[in-house]
Amino acid sequence: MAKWLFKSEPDVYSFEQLQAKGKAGDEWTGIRNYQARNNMRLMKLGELGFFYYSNVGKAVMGIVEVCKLAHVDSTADNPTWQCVDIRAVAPLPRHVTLDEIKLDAKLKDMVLVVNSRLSVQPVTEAQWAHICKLANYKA
DNA sequence: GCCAACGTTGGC
DNA sequence: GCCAACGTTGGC
Repeated sequence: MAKWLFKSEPDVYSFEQLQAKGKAGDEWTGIRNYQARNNMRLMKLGELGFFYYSNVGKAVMGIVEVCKLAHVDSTADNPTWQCVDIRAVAPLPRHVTLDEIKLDAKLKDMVLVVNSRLSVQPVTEAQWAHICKLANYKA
């Protein structure tokens, strides 16, 4: 199963907001970038992702799970834009900051570092495991 | 608040 | 189909 990373600015959509949606989760709307959309189309039910705060915070905050496959984004005026639904799984016991990620040799190839503008991106198993470890997170 | 990097648009 | 101009994102 693939791993992912979803970016959000905390004042636009916070991890707490997603947690408040409970098991039903919420539509990850507003993505207007083909690469990001294509990544969401590849997602399967039950796949996990990190929830990352961009701009303000700049840290991996929690774990999320895909709970609905890609479908037309209800906020889009054009059906080319699609999104998945995700739900919060758990907050990370310790947040992993962008600074840490950039300094860590095992994480310096993350898309987050290499292509910081991509808002929905893949994470490798090795990167996933390493960040979970840094975050003191046990699945 | 600035600006670099990237993506998109539109004229040719 | 190229590329200049423009808009947006996100780190600093």
